[in-house]
Amino acid sequence: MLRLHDTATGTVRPLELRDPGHVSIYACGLTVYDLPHIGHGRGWLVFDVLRRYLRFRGLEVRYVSNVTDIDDQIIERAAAEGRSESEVARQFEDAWWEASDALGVLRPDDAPRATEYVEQMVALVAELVERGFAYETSTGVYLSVEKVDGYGLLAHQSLASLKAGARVEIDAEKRSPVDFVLWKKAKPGEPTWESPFGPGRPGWHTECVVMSLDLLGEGFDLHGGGVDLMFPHHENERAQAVALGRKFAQHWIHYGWVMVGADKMSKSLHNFVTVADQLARSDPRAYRLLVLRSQYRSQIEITPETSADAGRALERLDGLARRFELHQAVDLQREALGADMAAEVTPPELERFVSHMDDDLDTPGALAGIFDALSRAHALGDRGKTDEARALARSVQVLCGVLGISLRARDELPLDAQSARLVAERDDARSRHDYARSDAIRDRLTALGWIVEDGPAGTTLRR
RNA sequence: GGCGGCGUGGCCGAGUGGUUUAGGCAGGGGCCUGCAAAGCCCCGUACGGCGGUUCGAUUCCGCCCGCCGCCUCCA
Repeated sequence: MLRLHDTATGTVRPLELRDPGHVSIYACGLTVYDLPHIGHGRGWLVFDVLRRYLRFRGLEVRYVSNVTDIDDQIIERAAAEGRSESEVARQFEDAWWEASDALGVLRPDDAPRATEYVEQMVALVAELVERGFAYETSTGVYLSVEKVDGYGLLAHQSLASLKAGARVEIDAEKRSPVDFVLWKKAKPGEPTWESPFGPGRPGWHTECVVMSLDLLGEGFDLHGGGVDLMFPHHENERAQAVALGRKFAQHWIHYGWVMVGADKMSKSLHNFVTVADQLARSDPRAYRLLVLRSQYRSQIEITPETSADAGRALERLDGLARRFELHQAVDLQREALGADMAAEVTPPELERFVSHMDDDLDTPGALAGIFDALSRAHALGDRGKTDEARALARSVQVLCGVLGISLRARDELPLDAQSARLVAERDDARSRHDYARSDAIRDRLTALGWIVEDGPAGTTLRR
């Protein structure tokens, strides 16, 4: 059984399922007002691997991730660029999907947009007011946090210390500085929806409660996002559910930041690298490998150097696929690997992989096992134990597939006429033991950007 | 001020009270190869500092130093 760190308890504990065999997951998505960066990418990869692994373990997964398509940042950008909010949101939502697809991330089963749920959000806010948990001011409707049992569960702080530390601007109308907005009353020029509290728009924290409960139902299994969402976003989502008397997420997962030097990557520091930038300089699989080489909760740094490092490690994985001609690709496109694939993994390697993954998604440990198997496959191959070697190599391929990395047995690059001719000439020279000529041709091929290797079948080229 | 995390060999990054090593990348030696490349084998004897607990601590406790995050929109 998968054991995961749970932010609510601060411990690693089994992920208990509401319905045996079925896992329901909600991950907070993005506010679509700018290009996604590699910090967002890390988050997608973490959840992607979680989903793939659960599938591999024979569970049915329902994964929901929302699109926040109305919020302050979108309004600001639209105003600055003289466009409509929906235009801005649509542009960056498209960019989000493009980046996520490029990373090989499976699309969510549902990706609800906030604007499609406003009616339900209004109803939820009205219910909170009716139940006495929310109150209206001249600027909006607020949740009275002091009335909520256990507020501060995820922040791991008492209400008193949260109040003491509150740095929010003083709003005399709010009953407590910690109270948060559920409904923002309309300001001139902003998009608005009708509500019993007047025209306005929903607060950020309300959409995720409404959408997660609507799509996954009460008491769904797992809710997560980046560490920053722990507080206040997730705390506030939970507060609303508690106030409504509804069972909310049973387990909370939060992943660590991507750092740039000593600082976290963020929009305000202007130090972010977009997913597109990253993919321009490294294989998406190398980026994935780099992310998975660290535990999901730790902070990581992604630099050109560490990307190149991961690229070389990836090259070794592909090298295994080349040697053992692992052409039977694993389909990572739309389908995660199912449990049936476990049968293709040799038992010791499967056991080692599972024990690491079950231990709070210890992908570094899982990868250590994979690379260990890789070395042994080569060693067995060197000793002529072809069948055993192939079985191990296939195990490596399948387990990489579970992590969303597909190995390449050969480069897709077609040989141009000139290179093909040089290969033929070189093989001819070598067969005649004309090594001066064969080396000269190798130099020419190298100059053309090829990596030249001699194998049983003669000269082979790759990039 | 409150809460939390981290400091491991050249770099990245796991882990553990002592007996066998995480793993990757880079580096050195060897094997293989016409020479290479790829691959295999071997190697560095690492755990921020000071105390304490212990027969024994990198691994537990305390203190100190350094770094980071959250407490505000943020993945």
